[in-house]
Amino acid sequence: MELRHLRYFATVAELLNFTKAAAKLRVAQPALSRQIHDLEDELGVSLLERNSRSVRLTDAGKAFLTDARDLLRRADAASQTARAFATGERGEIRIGYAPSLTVEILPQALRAFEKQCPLVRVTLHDLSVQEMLQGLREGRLDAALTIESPTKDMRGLAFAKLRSYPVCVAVDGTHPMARARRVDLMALKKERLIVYSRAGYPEYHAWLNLILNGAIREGLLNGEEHDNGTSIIAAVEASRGVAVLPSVISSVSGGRIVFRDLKPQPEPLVVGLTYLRRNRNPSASRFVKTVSALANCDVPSSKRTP
Amino acid sequence: MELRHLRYFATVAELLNFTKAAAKLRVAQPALSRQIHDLEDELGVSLLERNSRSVRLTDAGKAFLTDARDLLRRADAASQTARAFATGERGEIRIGYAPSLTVEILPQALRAFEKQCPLVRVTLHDLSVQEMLQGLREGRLDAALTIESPTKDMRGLAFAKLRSYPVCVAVDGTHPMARARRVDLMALKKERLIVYSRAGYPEYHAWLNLILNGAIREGLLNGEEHDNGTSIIAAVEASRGVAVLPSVISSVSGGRIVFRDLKPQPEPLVVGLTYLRRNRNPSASRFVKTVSALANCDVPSSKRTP
DNA sequence: GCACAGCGATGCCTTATAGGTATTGCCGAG
DNA sequence: CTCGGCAATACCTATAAGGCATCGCTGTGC
Repeated sequence: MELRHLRYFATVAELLNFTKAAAKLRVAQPALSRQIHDLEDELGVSLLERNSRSVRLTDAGKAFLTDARDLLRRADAASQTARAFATGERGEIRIGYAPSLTVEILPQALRAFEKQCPLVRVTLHDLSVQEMLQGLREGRLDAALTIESPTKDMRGLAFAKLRSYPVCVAVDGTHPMARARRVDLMALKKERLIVYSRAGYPEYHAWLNLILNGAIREGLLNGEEHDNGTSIIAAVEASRGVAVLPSVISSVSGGRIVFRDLKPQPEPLVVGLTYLRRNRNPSASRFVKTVSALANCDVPSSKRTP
Repeated sequence: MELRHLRYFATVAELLNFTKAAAKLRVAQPALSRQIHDLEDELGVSLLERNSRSVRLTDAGKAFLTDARDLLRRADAASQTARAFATGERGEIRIGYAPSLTVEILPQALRAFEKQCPLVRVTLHDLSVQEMLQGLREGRLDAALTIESPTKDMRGLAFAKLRSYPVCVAVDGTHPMARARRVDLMALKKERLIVYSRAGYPEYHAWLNLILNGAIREGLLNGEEHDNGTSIIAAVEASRGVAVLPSVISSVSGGRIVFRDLKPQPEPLVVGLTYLRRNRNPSASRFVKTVSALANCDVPSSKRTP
């Protein structure tokens, strides 16, 4: 039994006339007669009662017609579904992200993509920069929302800039620096610094080092290491020291600590989308396209404390 | 797209090896390769990723595999269902029956058939003998549970005897006849007779006439006509007269009236199954076969009042 | 590093079968 | 009783499924 048999049978059953059904199916009437006959033969069941004047469905034919129509509908749906996967309209993507740095862009990205491709399942993975690049290369990730890291090897990968945030110093409200509008960069060298742990965030240290002219590597700074943003904020709030952070972090600190611009201002920190240049997951391509488009629509970036 | 493509694809997807799948499908490997390629071509979708070392499903392939398996299962089920209709295992039958006369045999017949063919839908039609014969001939009925009527034209029809009931006189408990064990047939001619209406039950009148030697036609009997058994029983109970009825009616009179044998005993009344000799409804043939088998298993026929 | 083994793809031919043409045969309506 | 409409039959053609031989790629093992 082939779908052709079902298509032919359904048409004959609908029109109850072989000649007209043959015309509709664009085949000759004898060809149609034979296919129907073959079908009945294979099933061992008479589906149509025909005397040269009229064609009628048998009880078995009525039951089979229902099933045949259902099958044809489902076959059609199946190929539609397959096509949807090929176009990326349906599918699954795995996105890596850096939690604190993407508080602003991640929800926007997800909302925009959900609107564009509601049938694509998205799974999020909270990873380090290193893990994301590796995950992309090894096919475990389709894209990653993270900072731009010019030091890393980006062969085969592309980066689309989405947001850039000025680098600030975060202090608790009672700290002397909270009174100034801008804080001298070099003044930081005298402060106790709260930093991300060297083991988990090597690129943070490299970046901080760059800003402070090698102050950390030279061991001029003492301070404490934390392995996540929340705990750094808590430490600053507890006046255990000051932290050098991009302004976007103020979104998650909820006003409990104060962000002040630095002078001279270091290069701003860039957050964007990293992805494989040639990715064969069509849903991923749609994600990249949709999210890249968010670079322009710059919503009011962050409620930096005044 | 044909079911063949789905069968081939499902097999390759299962074994993830064209050569082995081809062997399982009893075709040559190149033939299989080409069919899969044709399928992908028609869908415009790559379903399998193959490099001469391994075969893997794409996301579209995974989705399509689910659908394909479902379709194949359903196609199989559809042909099974069609076959079930052809064998009569599934189907629909329309059964005519005479209400009072079949109180005993109808439930038995339905129970036995339900056990045999639980998937066949049975519709019951309360009809007169005349309507049943006509219904059978015109294809509106598949079988009828009714009395044997040798006077009727039975060409093309068959009758299977199931039960026979002695003819009795029904009287209320206070009637003089209730005291005798047996009642003289000719004594009835002096009684007021409660009978079925001549219009609705012509064969009852013919039969009664036969038993009483033309007494009714000769106008020797006065009485009243009713158009259903329940109302005859009520009339007898109210001492409006006596009725000549088969003993099976005592099952529905619930002991409120008394049944007495007649002497000499008339021919018993035969209840059975009438059906078309050549009926193309397989479920009907099963019904006839199952119900005919009930002729032997003679359960205690009726609780005639002692 | 090279030969080998395993496997899918390709090219070409064969065969099966779907499809087409001409015609017959059946049946109901006029 | 003929005619018209329709499905079935017979026979041929064309298409496509299937088979065979072979190629080419790739990971493995010496």
